[in-house]
Amino acid sequence: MEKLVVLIGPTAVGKTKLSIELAKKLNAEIISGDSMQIYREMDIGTAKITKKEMDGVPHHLMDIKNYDESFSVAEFQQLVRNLITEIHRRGKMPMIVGGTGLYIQSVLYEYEFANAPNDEVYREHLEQLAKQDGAKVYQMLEQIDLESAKRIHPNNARRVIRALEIYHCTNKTMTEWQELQTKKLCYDVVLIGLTMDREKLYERINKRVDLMIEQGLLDEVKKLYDRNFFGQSIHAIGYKEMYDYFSGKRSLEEAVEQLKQNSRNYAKRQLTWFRNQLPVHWIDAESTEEIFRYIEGKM
RNA sequence: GGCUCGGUAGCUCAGUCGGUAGAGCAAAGGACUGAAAAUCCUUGUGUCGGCGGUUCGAUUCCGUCCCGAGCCA
Repeated sequence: MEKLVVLIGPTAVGKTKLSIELAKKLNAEIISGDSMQIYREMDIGTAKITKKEMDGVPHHLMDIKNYDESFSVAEFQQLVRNLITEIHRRGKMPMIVGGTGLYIQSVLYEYEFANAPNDEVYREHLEQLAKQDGAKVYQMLEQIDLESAKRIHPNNARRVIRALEIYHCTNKTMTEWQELQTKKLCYDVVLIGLTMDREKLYERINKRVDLMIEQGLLDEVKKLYDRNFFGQSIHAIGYKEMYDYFSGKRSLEEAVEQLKQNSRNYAKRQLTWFRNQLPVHWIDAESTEEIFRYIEGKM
């Protein structure tokens, strides 16, 4: 099994800064494990590392898409698998740094995604239907895949629809696809989770949002807004709130408050995911010496 | 100093014609397999400002004190 270092943690906990020090010690190349930093022109709002901060450490999977392109876990998984092998071939250590739980999990485990990309037409059809009668769409799922229906909450239209879409595109149910998978790790992974006292983390988040505003978040988002763009990428925290400001739905002050709030809620969701989905070795984000010691012991 | 209105969950407030109370937001916990920074679920005990009085029983009525806002001096 190939060796792999993974550094995860909630937003604003300090992953980026630590990752550079770590990468140098391990002679590593960094792969961004983040669903939004893949977009070009979205730098401030996604707290993307700058060229200067990289300090010569190679980074991958940042700025690989235009703001109006879509992206998916399956694509991420494929790209990262290849990158890991490539980096090893160069005699260096691959290191994933990021906060998107599902993305990272799909790489670490043998997730075989159904061979069913989005079917926009079918999806839209179901979305319309769900708006009128959500229960009916859920019943459709119960009929074709009772197992999945049991796992998915009826109110979660998005996931109900995806499960139906998989069947529509492949003639196999989501349950059948998942049965093909093993639950085993694909890599010899060292998985560090950075933690921090919740209150402290929230303070850092609030401060970082203020900093983003100072750095020109408004201009960055305005560029997208002026292009009349409303796709996948602007669902990112930091963008949707500013859209509300530009469209007059909120005052600037309210939008900033909302942005802080959403960031805090997001951090909490991230922690829930990591805690319950991944075999994380948790270390306090400020105990850098402990982190180095732990990783070096594992190499 | 006098009068009026308020003091109920972390915040904004509702309510109990006397039988110890509930919404929104926040917060916490959880789910998650091609949008995941997305989407969705669960959770409400708090000296009802303090102290007395009336009452079988007071957060509710009465008295008094404290705090805040407004008006009058």
